[in-house]
Amino acid sequence: MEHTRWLDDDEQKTWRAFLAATRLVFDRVERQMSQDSGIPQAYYELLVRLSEAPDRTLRMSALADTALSSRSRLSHAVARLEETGWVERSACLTDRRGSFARLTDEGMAALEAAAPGHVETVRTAVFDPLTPAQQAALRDAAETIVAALADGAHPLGVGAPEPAGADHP
Amino acid sequence: MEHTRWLDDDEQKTWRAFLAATRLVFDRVERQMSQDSGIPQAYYELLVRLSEAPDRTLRMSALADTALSSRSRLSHAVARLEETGWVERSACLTDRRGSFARLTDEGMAALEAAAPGHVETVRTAVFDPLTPAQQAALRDAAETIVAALADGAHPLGVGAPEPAGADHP
DNA sequence: TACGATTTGTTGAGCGCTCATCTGTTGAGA
DNA sequence: TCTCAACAGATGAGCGCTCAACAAATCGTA
Repeated sequence: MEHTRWLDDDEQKTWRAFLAATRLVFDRVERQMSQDSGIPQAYYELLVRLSEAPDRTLRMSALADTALSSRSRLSHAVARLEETGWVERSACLTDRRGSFARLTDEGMAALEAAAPGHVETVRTAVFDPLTPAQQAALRDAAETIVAALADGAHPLGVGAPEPAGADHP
Repeated sequence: MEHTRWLDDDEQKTWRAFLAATRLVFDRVERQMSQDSGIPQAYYELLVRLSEAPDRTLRMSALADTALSSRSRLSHAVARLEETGWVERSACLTDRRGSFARLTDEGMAALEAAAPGHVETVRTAVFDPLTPAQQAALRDAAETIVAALADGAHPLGVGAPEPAGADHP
């Protein structure tokens, strides 16, 4: 790295506003979730993804990918969710390394019970304050960032293997 | 709550894009920070706030407020930062409940060492992908959300005390 | 002055996440 | 076929955060 491309004043303010907004939103969502339904936000998202999958079942790796979760995180999370009876694991017959995660009826019920409060919180925290134009702009910016970062260039869970001797050729 | 104001399809996509973008950005920032400088992102922010304060010193409560941190979180964090020698605590003479946190020279040095890599990561993750117009729109949306949520209606750390018998009068 | 309420900050248990490491499986090339 | 890299997933230690509870000081009010 030659010299630092510091943030100018506008960029600084943008970054700090982004930091503050995300912290406020997620703190609030997290608090509401664990208070009202005992489901941490991160687990809720897993339940949602499973509920949308055919047969409410997904390979662990597929679930990790769609939820943008590291494999380790997912493994711990599903272990916990299995203890509570909301998710079941089963072996994959065609690939004996793999396993499936399936949302149980109890899990589906918990999800349905938690959904209204969660949606209401998200709505009051994010959508009620923003005009439709601001919502569209936020989505646009978010999707642009996702497109730039989600290309697998920096996979989750493990850093990209370093090409030997690639620096300072 | 009468009936749930579910998210429509556009809102759903906005929320999920927001979730994905923030997760990707913060995962990346967090990873870069702890790998390259050993400072977790949350602690880095505390160091920044202290570095900007007069005499690099702030009351704990003031630091908690500017960093949008709960008192408990801050207390744990400063205890940790004190162990590493980056922050010092001292008693407040005029209010013997309070205490000051001060960024030490070592802390300032660690901050300055970590800053370039952090800024570069933020820039590549957020600013490089976005056009100036998108950056402005993101800032606008974020500031609107902050204005709506930061009014202290839901203080951090402890839920607002419930007005007795206020529901279903 | 006296006393309850509020504010400030700390502490410990519990939990989720990361990182490093491990086992077992699959698949591509010699 | 044999080998070895890549893949799928699990596991345990370490750490930061939340929550609840606590101690101490200050404020407000009678």
